[in-house]
Amino acid sequence: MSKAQETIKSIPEPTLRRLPSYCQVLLGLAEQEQEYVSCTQLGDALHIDPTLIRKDLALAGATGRPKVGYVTKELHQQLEHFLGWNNARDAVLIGAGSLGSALMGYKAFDQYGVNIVLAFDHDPDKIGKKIHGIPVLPLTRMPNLLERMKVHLGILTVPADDAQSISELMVMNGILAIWNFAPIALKVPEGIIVQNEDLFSSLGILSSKLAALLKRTETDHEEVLT
Amino acid sequence: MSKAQETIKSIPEPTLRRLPSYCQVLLGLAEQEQEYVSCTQLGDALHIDPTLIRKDLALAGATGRPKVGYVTKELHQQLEHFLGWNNARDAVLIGAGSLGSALMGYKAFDQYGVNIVLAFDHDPDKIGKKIHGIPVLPLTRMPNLLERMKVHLGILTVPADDAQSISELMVMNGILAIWNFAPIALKVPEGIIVQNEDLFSSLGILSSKLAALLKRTETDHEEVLT
DNA sequence: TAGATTGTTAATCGATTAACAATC
DNA sequence: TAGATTGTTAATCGATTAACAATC
Repeated sequence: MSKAQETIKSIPEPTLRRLPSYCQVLLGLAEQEQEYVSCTQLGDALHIDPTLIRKDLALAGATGRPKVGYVTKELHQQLEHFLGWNNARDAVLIGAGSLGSALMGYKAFDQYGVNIVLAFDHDPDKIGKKIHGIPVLPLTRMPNLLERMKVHLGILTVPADDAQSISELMVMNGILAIWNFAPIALKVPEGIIVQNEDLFSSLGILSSKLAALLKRTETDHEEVLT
Repeated sequence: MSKAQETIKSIPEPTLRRLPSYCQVLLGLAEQEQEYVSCTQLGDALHIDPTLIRKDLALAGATGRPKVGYVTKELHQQLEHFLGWNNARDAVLIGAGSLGSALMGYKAFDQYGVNIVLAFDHDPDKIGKKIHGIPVLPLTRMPNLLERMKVHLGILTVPADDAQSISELMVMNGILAIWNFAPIALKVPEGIIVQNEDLFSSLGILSSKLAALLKRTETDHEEVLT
């Protein structure tokens, strides 16, 4: 193992997941020209324990001053830099269906460090057209283009059945990180990063909480009746 | 506090988050007419520790037989029932932009216990039209309709700036659970369920992992040179 | 100075993993 | 029977929260 690999501190995933929301709030405060910000203030805005925020910020390498707090603009820039969002990374999107198109239309994306340069699909109706300004090309042209463009980030928005085989194609052509919107667990070679964005996992929480809530109110009504 | 409230076991969120993926795999296996399934098999498919799956299933009330495993179909139905996905719940969607439209087009949705019956927007170009078969109405008609239709689940896909005020409108009209796609922390009255679906939080993990990976390879190259 | 806030160490909490008996 | 698998209890691990000294 190289020295570099040894020394990389692995930041906990929950922390990485929270950093973007700090960025968001900080940007707003910076625009309002608020010079300093405290963890208490961030915590109020996001409903997160201030101590936790302080730890997160420390992990991202930011430092503040006792009593004063953090310099808003500076902190925002530090976090952006830490996430690598200061200069957007090129990405390709595979699967220009409704979800894929929606993502291509997300204008704020480049603000979050992602710049979708190309889309691929095998639907002849879509190939050759542009969606939200992004050209849609046939999957067959992927090998040639990815190599030439040195793109390492791929957004996968194809149906579940196609996801595995297409992910293999992506990896073969130099993609190192896959943002996977298909609701299946991809099998990828070691070292390849997969981030699953499974909408339905959220629905698991939401449905069962709502069911419990409704059941509770029902039972309460029954009790009133007896 | 009512007896019902006391006795409700609170299932850990990570478990609730995993149940949908079990459902998905089980449905596939059931279609392949596989009669029995073991936690080992589920774990292989999803890259999850079998013991953890066994615990999750137990929490959802499912039981299996030693050496044999679980009855595939039965287990699938139990989980579906536990999540309340056996008969789809009516929902409304607010914000028929690109993301909202994409969600309306998701055909598999009713399979996950959600049935979008109406959409609201204030864009005159969209009002009165149907998107993927779902009528889009003006926001002003929300109060009247929600009450009459007894809908308790709302999907919020409006821009961040509108999200707070619209969520208040939703709550005022009987919405009990909000699936929030706007990247802000909503302030809601106690008892209202909010499930945030913040795409950018995933990007936090992905970006920093990819950045670390690329940095590592760079450094390795440098070392080769020295 | 007094008080708010950072930075850090210790305590708690909860989820995952390991161990193992029960069982088909 | 032997071996695989469930069900459950104990051990581990890691994240969050609490406590508190340092500091502007």
